[in-house]
Amino acid sequence: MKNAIAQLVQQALDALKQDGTLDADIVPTIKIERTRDKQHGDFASNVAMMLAKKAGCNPRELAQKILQHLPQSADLVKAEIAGPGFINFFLAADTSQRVIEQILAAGEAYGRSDIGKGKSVQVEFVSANPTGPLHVGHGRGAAYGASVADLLEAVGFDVHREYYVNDAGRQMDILATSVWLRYLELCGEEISFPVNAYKGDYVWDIAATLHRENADELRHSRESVFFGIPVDEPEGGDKEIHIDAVIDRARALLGDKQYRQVFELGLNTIREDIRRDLEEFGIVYQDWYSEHSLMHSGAVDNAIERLKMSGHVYEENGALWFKSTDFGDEKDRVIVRDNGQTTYFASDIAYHAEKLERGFDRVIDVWGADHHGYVPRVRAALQALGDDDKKLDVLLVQFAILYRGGEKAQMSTRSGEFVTLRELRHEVGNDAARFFYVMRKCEQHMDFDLDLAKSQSSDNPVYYIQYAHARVCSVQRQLEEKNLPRDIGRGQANLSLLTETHEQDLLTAMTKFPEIVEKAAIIHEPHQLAHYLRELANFVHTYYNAHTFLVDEENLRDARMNLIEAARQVLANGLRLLGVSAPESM
RNA sequence: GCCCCGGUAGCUCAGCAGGAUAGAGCAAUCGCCUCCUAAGCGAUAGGUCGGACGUUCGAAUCGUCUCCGGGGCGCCA
Repeated sequence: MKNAIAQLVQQALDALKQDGTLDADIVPTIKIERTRDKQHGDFASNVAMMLAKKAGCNPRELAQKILQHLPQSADLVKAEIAGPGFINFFLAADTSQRVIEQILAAGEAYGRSDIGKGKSVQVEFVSANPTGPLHVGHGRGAAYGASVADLLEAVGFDVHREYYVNDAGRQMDILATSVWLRYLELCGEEISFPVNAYKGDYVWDIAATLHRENADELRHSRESVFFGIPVDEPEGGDKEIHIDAVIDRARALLGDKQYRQVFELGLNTIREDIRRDLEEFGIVYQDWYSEHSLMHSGAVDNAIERLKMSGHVYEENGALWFKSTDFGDEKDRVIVRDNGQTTYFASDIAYHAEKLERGFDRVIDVWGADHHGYVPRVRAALQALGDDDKKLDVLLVQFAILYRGGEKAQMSTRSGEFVTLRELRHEVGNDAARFFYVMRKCEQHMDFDLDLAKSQSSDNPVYYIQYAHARVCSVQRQLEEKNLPRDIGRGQANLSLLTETHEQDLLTAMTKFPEIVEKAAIIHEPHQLAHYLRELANFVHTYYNAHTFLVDEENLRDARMNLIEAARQVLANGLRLLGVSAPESM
């Protein structure tokens, strides 16, 4: 409808160019907007104010001339000048009533569009280290990334969801070592567990599996493990040096094969656990991309070689540095350490270069806001490699800070004191969790009040929206129970009976849905959809309270049934995009 | 010190690709179930949009400065 009105305005402007009121070389961008206030009609344009200066007359005069040249249209009942020079457009009642037909015909497809048609986009999100179960902080990136991906798909993009598995770094060695030490304890060894090792219960579980499958085969005495190892923090040592030494010892005692066995048991167990967790949360990935596979395939070395060729690499203090300051980064970054190991950053350069090589038109990374300093160096690397870093969007999600009983709750994977995403899902339900996470724009710090989220109170708007959906379903059940006939065609033929203010409000709200989906997708803001659904649900509840749907008059009843069925469909489609279910009864 | 995010009603937040009188939920007060689920609806009350300057016909929205709060600045990942 926006486009249709814009075309009418365009024709009027062309006419004004013909008669010399406007210079022929003016190419205005015609903006048609939804009005905020019903008194201002349905749509408004500010072209007259934008062009008044160039036309050499005041905005209202120009608006008047535009109106004189505006072609007739069956969609519009009137167009008028208002305020400082706005042109307000009033839709004919049957124009908005027609949306019911569109919705009933399109069903689940209503709201979808093809503005992204033929374009592929990769969305990488969560990508938490597989060193433990996902916690509540990861949940926000998960819900947000999933909704962004689903929205993009809804507007026609070919979407590829990907999880980058950091299965190659030091943290994974710490995990493997933690598992092994717990295993030794299960074998009966008395171990002083390192401060820096992973302490969660899940480590015990993995160790138990290891012990079940291998009995004491991987056992070494406490003395042989800790002999000559620098002391840990509680004894006045350095916890980092201590854990690194224990890792080296584990490797030496177990040998490559056995160490790898422990390592992979830990990795696979946790990665599968995360995969299941997210799947239960309604999130399915097309690919779980392994960092280790990047290194194994030579992609990392290859990327480093290409960087060298580009001339933006130098050696210093035995390490290899990427001169990212050439591209605006605040300092240069190490890509190969003095011990010969490549850094995480080196892997990430290779990974991002590889993403672009795969041919995606757009690449989206959803990261925690604590990684924001990381963005310039990744862009720098892509530029150095001659790749187009403009294809990359990095969306930073601020932390969700947990509150319990009014107090900040601490989270740390290593200390094992955290609330897992799974716990949260089980306590508040997947629907509430998904909705709650995307209710606020991602740059907003989020206070996640666990008590509030756990209490299934009406404070949580997800119930409000779901209830609107369930209410419509309930009316439909009532219709059947009362053996009232339902004739969709008769309803369609009598839409003109829907003249109540509440009905018009609901119709207008439903026509906005495709615009909301499009906007939310393009600017990556699912919260806009969340707010819209709340508003739509409000119109449904208000209408429900103000009017009876199951009236005796058949024509009106069928028209109203069609209207609320359309509203139900829009609610369901919107909730689906946010990963929230649309229950038929509550 | 540098960088990112936030500062809008008592509380939690929308609005910010400039537009008309700044909106919602919660909390408060008052109403509405012999009637399709009251997990609902209606009404009242509540604001110098942190502050200053600038750009503009027009600024909560854009720019600069400043104050306050949160976070980030590793040869960790």
